[in-house]
Amino acid sequence: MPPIVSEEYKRQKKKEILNSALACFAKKGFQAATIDDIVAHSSISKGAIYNYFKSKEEIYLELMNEQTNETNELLTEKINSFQTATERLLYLFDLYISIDPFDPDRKETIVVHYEFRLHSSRDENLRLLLQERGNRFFIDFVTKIVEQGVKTGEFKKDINPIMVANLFWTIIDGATVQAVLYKEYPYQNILECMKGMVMDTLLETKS
Amino acid sequence: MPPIVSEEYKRQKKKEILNSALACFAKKGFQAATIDDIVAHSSISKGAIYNYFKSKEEIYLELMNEQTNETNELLTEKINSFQTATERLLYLFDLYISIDPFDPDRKETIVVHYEFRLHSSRDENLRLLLQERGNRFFIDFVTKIVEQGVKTGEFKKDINPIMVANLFWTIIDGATVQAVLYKEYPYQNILECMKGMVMDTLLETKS
Amino acid sequence: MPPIVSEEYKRQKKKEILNSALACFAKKGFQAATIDDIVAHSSISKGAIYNYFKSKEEIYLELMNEQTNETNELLTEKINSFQTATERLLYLFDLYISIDPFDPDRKETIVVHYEFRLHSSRDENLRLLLQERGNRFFIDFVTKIVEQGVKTGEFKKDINPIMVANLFWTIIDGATVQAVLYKEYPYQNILECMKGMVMDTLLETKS
Amino acid sequence: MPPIVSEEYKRQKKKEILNSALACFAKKGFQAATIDDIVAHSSISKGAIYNYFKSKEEIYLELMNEQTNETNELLTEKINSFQTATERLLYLFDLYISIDPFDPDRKETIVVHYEFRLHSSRDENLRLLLQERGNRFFIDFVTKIVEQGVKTGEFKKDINPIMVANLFWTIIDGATVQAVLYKEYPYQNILECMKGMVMDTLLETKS
DNA sequence: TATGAATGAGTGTTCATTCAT
DNA sequence: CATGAATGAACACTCATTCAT
Repeated sequence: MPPIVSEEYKRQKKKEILNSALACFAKKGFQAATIDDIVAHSSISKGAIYNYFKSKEEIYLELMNEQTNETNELLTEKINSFQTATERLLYLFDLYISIDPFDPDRKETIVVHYEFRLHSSRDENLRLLLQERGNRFFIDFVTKIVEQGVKTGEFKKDINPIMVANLFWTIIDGATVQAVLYKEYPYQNILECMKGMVMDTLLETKS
Repeated sequence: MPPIVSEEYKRQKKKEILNSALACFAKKGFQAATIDDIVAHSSISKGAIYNYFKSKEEIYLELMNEQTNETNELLTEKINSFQTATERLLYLFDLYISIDPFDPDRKETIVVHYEFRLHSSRDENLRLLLQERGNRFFIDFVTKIVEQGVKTGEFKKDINPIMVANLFWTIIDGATVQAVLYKEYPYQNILECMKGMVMDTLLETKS
Repeated sequence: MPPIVSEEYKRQKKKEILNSALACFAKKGFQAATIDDIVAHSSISKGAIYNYFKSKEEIYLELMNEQTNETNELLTEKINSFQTATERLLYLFDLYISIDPFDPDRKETIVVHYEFRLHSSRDENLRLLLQERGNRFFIDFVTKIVEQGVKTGEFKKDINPIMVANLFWTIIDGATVQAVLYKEYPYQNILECMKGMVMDTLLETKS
Repeated sequence: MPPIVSEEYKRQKKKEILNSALACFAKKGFQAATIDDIVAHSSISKGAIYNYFKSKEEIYLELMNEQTNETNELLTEKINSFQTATERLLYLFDLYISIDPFDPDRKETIVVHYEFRLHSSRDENLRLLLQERGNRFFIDFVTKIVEQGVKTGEFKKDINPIMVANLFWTIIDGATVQAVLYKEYPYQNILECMKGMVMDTLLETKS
């Protein structure tokens, strides 16, 4: 029996389910959100949801995977429109500075995201998967930019690109977590300040 | 007839329950860990647990509260043995540098801790409580040290103490989260590096 | 696609649950009867029961509500086939005389019914609900008949209809309770006797 | 080892427990009231309570037994100060008329009492016990008075004493139950009215 | 006897998952 | 494929009863 509905239809349906699931997980957390919540939010029947995903866990996983992909794409998409390592790094900083982590919806999404990452620390398979497609990717991504900067002479010779990459993500994660937990956190200011410090460290200072 | 068991006995029992609960929450997360898990781990009967705590939630809260208190004490305890702001700030950095976030038990505890903080973002009352006893305390703590440094002339005059405090905790949180999620994260190195950058920024540079 | 099962099916299922619940409550009392008892008696799964009722309490309430409705209907149904107040009042007496409170099933139902009414005395909301749909209805019902009898001259002019109505239900409740608790209670005789006394009091005696 | 405390002490302690138990059962009902409620109300320890009663059920039974005894005594106590059957019957009516079933404490006690009687209908042994010491006693008590009245010629010759006795308790139970469940119930009026009707029926009417 | 901490079977309720229609 | 009723294994929590002190 050949497929009755188009692949496009299925992809669309899956997307709808994932969107509703994200909204529900964001509002209540993965464990507390129920399949019925997703049914109510999406107006897709319980049976239908189980036609597309084999468990609640799978929805969660696919959702997080999707989010990672989107972030990956977001990062890579525009980076090539910048030529120098300096521009590229500044672009990355500004990208995160431009995010408003205090926006309620954004905030909830961030919380789910970090909950997921913490959750993954309890499941070795999951952790390795995330490491591969998450942490490693992000570290590599910045590492390459810094390596480029060192090679082109934009950045100091004795810079350790990997260390800078880790520094970058430490700052981003730290600032994001703080912002989500602490209303008065000066997110933009801190990132600007960090940006300054990091760039100062990287750039050859003229004497 | 005086109490059947001493206050000390009760405190001990409570502590046992909290320890087991922490182990269980660490292993599975708050939601997934069951009271029966705690029973199995502690060899204390279910009824007994409910004699000491009125709900699973209360165990969680008390556990986190205890952890916050301990951290508060840890920070304040030795700080007065240092006189200058510089020494004090270095002590704080070194305190966190000396922690091994890769130690399995420590790691699990850290995960529970961050999960709790994320969880609190969905409960306004809890969030306010944590803000008061957590975030605010930590920010104030570092702010005061920096203010002292500015006043004594150790640090530059144009330093914004609140911003530095936020910077400090951004770095600590960022590094801790990374370490917990990413095995190859160079925790110590990053903190040393950050320590250098922050101190450089604060200290009057000799010309 | 229309509903998976018909409304009729659902109504039937609800009825089954209520029937089993009544049997269980009758046998053990509301508090002592467990949801598992109802599951065992009805062969309907626990989950299914909770699809139709949101709590054990709700089953109880709906059961009692249903019983009240049925009694209300029973009373009102045939009353209009009688014209005079005398006939109507006699019909009411005879209706209750014709009930056999010693029949085991009937007896159990009566016990649950009175337990529910007593139970309601501890819950103000429930008490008011019952007052409205129960006591008040029954009192009014008889009051109107007696008022009619007074107006048409069937009954003495100085009769207080409300008092007679209360008298009527006092007798019915008293006899029902006695019958349920005391095997040798001469239910029919007592009601016949009461009927005589009440009618004598109401009717104009010829001199 | 001879008893360390006097019998009197024990009796007193038991009484205290029973009093607290009655208060608790009255407020919440037998099933809902917990041993801890009784502990809190009586300030007697849980262990001590179990020294005097072997179960919650036993407390209930003894309480109800005690109540029955007290009622029995109340009825028999003053009855002999009246000579004629008429006076005695009037005394009984007036005794119940003088009770205020709307008084909150009294009301709660009445509710427990009827709950107990209904509860007993599910336990054959209990039912028989109550029948013997309760229903039968009360019926006999009134029957004898009426028999006396018939013998002395105070009452009509064709009166059936047993029927009158049942009539009497039907009225008392009916009025009490109504009063407890229905705030606007004209308890005193109804009993006065019933008293009149019953006495009219019993007494030789002068032509 | 008095105490109250400990016990654990039992309770109402939830919810991920299945499957007949 | 879609539906949502059915399932039942869990789960948090209660409470009568026991027993070491």
